[in-house]
Amino acid sequence: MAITEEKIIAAATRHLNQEPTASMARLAEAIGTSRATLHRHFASREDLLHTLGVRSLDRWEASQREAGLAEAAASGDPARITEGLHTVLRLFVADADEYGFALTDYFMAEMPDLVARANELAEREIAFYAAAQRAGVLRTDLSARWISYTVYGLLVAARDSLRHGSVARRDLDQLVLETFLNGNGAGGTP
Amino acid sequence: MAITEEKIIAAATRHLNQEPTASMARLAEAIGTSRATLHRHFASREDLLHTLGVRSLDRWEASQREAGLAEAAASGDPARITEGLHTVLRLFVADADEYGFALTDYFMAEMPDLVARANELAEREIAFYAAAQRAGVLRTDLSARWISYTVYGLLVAARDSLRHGSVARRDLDQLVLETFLNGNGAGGTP
DNA sequence: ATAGTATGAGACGAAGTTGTCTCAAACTAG
DNA sequence: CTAGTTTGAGACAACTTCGTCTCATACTAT
Repeated sequence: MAITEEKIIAAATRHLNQEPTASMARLAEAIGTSRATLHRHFASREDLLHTLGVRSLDRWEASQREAGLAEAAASGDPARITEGLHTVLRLFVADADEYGFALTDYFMAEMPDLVARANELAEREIAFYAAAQRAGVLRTDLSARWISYTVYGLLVAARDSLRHGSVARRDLDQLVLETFLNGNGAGGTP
Repeated sequence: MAITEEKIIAAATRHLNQEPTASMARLAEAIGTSRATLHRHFASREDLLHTLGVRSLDRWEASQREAGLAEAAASGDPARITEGLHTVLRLFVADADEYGFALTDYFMAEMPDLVARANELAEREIAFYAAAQRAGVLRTDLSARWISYTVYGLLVAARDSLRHGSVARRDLDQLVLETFLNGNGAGGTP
C-alpha cells in the first residue's frame, strides 16, 4: 500500500486550490497515482469532493473548538472573548490557506448535508460574535450575522492575496485581525 | 429579431449568479431561447463567458470613473477622496450584486486578456487607496494593496449575504462602508 | 519462496457537452 | 401580400469525462 487515503486527500486539496475544476485524471496525475487507484479509494468524483468538504468542515469546527469560542462566549469575560477572537482568526487564516478552494467553490452548495453542517457551524460562530458584542468587544450596531460574513470575506481576501503573492504569510494574521477589528479608515473622524 | 444580445447577456449573467457551471443548454433555457439561437449570437461558450467578463470589467471601470477616483486622488483633498471612497463602495456593491459570479469564478483566471485588464484596474484602485492614505483618510500601517483585497473580500461577503437573504439590500451599502472604514471592533481599546 | 495484495496501463461503454447543420415555421419590413 | 430574416426543434459528429473492468507487474508479509 504505497498510497494512503490521507496522501490522496492532501494532494487533491493542494491541487484543487490551483485548479478548482480539475478532472479525476488531472487529480490522479497531481497526486502521483493512476486514475484506477484513485477510483479504488474514492468511488466517484462526488465521493472525493464530499470527503474534502467534510474535511474542511472538520477543520472549521476544530478551529472553533481550539479557540474555545463556546466557553469564552459562555464566560462573558471580555478578555477571554478577545483572546478567543484573536485565536480563531489566526486559525481560520491557516484553514483558508489550506482549504481555500472550498471557500468559494460551487460543489459545496450542491451537497445538502455539507450545507446543513456549514449552517450549523456558522450559527455557532454567530452566537460567539453576539456574545462578543454583549461583552463590549465588538460593536453592537452591526448584526452578528453580518459580522460573520465579513470574516468570511476577509478569509477570501487573505486566500487570494496569498495566492497572488501580494502579502507575506507571516504578516497575514495581523492584517486580517487589524482589518477585522478596526477597518481601513484612519480613524481621525469616526 | 425577438432576442437581443443584450437580453442574452443580461439573462445569462443573472442565471450564472445562481448556477455558475450552467451549460449552454441550461443558459438557453434560462434566457428563454434555443441553443441554436444562442450559438448564432455567441459562437462558443468561451465567447459568451469572455463577453460577460468584459462586461463585468467595463462595469468595474465605469464605477471607478463615475466615482471620480483618479481626480480625487490627484486633488489630494481629504473631503473629495472620502466622497469618492463612499461613492465607489456604493457602486461596487451594486456591481457585486449584478456580476457576483465573476468575483470568484475560475474562468476569469483562464483568459489572459481579462486577467491583464483586471490587474490594470486593480492597480488604478490601489493608487487611489494610496492617495487616500497620504490624505489621512485611510490608515497608513496597511499596504494599499492589502486594502484593495479587503474591498474585494467585503464584496464577496456582500454578494453572499444578499444571496442567502441575510441582509436587506438597502442596508448593504452602509454595512460595507462601515465595516470597511471602522471594522467590527467596539473601538473602546484600540 | 510464495501467496496475497496493491498498482499502473489501457480498453470500454455510458453520459453529457459542444459546435454545426438542416429544415420548417414564425415573424417582419416594405 | 410577399420576400427576406429569424427562430426553434432536432439530428449529427467530435470531444471530454466518468466509472468499470481486465490483466500483467510490482510489492509485502510470513
